[in-house]
Amino acid sequence: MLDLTDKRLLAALQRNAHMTAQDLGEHLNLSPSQAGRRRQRLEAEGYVTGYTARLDPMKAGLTVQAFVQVQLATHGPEQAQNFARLVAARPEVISAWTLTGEADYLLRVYCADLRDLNRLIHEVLLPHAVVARVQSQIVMDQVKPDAPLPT
Amino acid sequence: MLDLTDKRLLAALQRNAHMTAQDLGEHLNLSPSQAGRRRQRLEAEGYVTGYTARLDPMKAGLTVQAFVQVQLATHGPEQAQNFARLVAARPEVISAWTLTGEADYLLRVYCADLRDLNRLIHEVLLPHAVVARVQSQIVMDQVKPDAPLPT
DNA sequence: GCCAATTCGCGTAGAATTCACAAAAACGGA
DNA sequence: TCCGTTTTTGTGAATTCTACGCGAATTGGC
Repeated sequence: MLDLTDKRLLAALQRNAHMTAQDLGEHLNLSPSQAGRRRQRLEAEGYVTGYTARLDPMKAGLTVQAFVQVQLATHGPEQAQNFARLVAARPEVISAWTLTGEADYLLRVYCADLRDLNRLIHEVLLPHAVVARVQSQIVMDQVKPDAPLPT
Repeated sequence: MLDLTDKRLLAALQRNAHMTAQDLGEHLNLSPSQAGRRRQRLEAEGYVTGYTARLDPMKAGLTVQAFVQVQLATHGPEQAQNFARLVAARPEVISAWTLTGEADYLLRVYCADLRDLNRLIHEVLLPHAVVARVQSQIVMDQVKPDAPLPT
């Protein structure tokens, strides 16, 4: 289980993974060796699954962010796996979830422009046999940027 | 602008930010010094906005992931700012967007359990003066985990 | 009060990053 | 084609960080 210091350490690492053991120690009132050991432990026990670089989507040329809701025509395990493979293979689909409620799937999508989003919907998703209905909502503003997990 | 090697470097850093300059060099057929220099350049020019640790939500005790759609009662700039402050202050709200379509806001939320999600909706969001309607969809399965941005 | 076990801090060895410098390549003009 | 300039590339040294081991201290149980 995690104590308060672990949680604060995880929060700090989510904000900035390049903090050194000494930085962490100062921030948490710990000696550098302890801070380092705690991080090692949290990594080994699987609390930290990895370290990633965060990119500026605009700088990367991804001007359009959207959410796409998808309903499938038929609901068998084979169709589901089929669709899962499809979204896994499309790099512009950042994440995909199955939700309670009307839509079967929610996709989070980054595209270079609206043309690309349109192409994704009409030339990739809709032609797929199992896809019955697609509804896209374009992001106008990200009010809160991807924040660290509450720990 | 980015060339192909830059894009592959950014993709690699999104998968694993702890790759060393030598690792990057081997992966991209570059000398370690060049790989390091490219990374420095991409950081300095703002393509990389930071490095973050990725956590296992389950391990962190966050068993419930949900999307919450919110409609505001009135649509003035003051109300919008008010609501933006609210979501910014709630740690269980990971991200928030304004979208085209029916709902004014979409919130991505991580909670420890359904009770917490319920509390968030009925004791935080709904009592807020500007909030007119709240509709939550619980994530049953994350078909595609948060993937790197397409570069 | 004593002993065991865990935790803590320090020091060292290995590795990575960063910077500067020199060589090589690319480029442009005469 | 040749030469001077500019940019790029590789190497090396200095600094810094991480990982690991060892001795000391603190904690907990009996």
